[in-house]
Amino acid sequence: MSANSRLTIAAHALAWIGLYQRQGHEVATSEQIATSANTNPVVIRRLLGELRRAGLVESRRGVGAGWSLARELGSMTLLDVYEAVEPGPLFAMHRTTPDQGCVVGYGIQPAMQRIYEGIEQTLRHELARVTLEDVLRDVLAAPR
Amino acid sequence: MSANSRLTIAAHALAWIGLYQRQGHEVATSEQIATSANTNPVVIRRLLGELRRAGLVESRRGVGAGWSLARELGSMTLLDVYEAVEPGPLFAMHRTTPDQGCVVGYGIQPAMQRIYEGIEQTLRHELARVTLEDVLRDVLAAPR
DNA sequence: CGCAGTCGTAACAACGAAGGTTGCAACAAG
DNA sequence: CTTGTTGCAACCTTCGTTGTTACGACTGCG
Repeated sequence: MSANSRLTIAAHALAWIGLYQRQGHEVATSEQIATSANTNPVVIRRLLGELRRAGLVESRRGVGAGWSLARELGSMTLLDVYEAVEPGPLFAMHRTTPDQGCVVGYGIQPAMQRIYEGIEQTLRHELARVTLEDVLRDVLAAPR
Repeated sequence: MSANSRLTIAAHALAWIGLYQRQGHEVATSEQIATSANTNPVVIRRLLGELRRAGLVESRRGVGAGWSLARELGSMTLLDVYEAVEPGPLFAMHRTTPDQGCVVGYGIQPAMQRIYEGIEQTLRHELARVTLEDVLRDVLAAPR
């Protein structure tokens, strides 16, 4: 599976903004977050843009601009972040339609679809159990 | 997430071989399976090769060669197939190490690692609940 | 022994997703 | 007006997956 770090980076950015705000700052810049995540500011802006569309963060422009949380970390779950940054389903069907004249080719897609939906539902349930507040607490609990 | 159809195709192939054997045939060829899945025989051989390494199928060479199940479909779960064909973890960490001088950069990876491990464990548990026998039953239950 | 059918596998192209980079317009505070 | 930042488009690179061709290895059969 093409391992995808979008959820990780998004959680990193949210935790960073949350901590920075608790230290008394109004907004965080994509530059600062990019430095912490060791990546490019544009990558962060792209990702935060998706989180903004999902209502998790807000951005200000102009001088002294930057990003702030739109909600408390405790009210944001990894599921919110996952849905904001991951478009497609976890498992895909065949890229080309299987042979509909074959019994297996005909029945396999509805069968797998049903199974996959159940599994994704469970995954969502698990993601919803973890808030970004939990993530930040875990981050700060790391031994130095 | 780069949607991945490997698990789907592998389940398709196993169900096909299983059904074919129940119809009295000894072995199935990659050509036949590829026709049903509407793909290339080499793709099927590659995938079945991984399933062979995992002990799920066997292959014979020479004239009248082909593939057969190494176990009953009822004793194979989607987890067995998943582990045979999906190498990496579901979610990835940062591609480059985050800033270790930053509190968040330092603590984020262990924190997310722990969370992801729990989620993958749940995913495995769900996959282990479905046998290939279940899949084949669902496939044959499709209305025509 | 030779033929034919099939697997085993390497090599390469095609494709798409994701990340990285550059450039620049839009915006707003001072 | 200047400055710092977002918003966004365009493009490249990298990587994983799939598709395709080619060919050697193997084995049952005549």
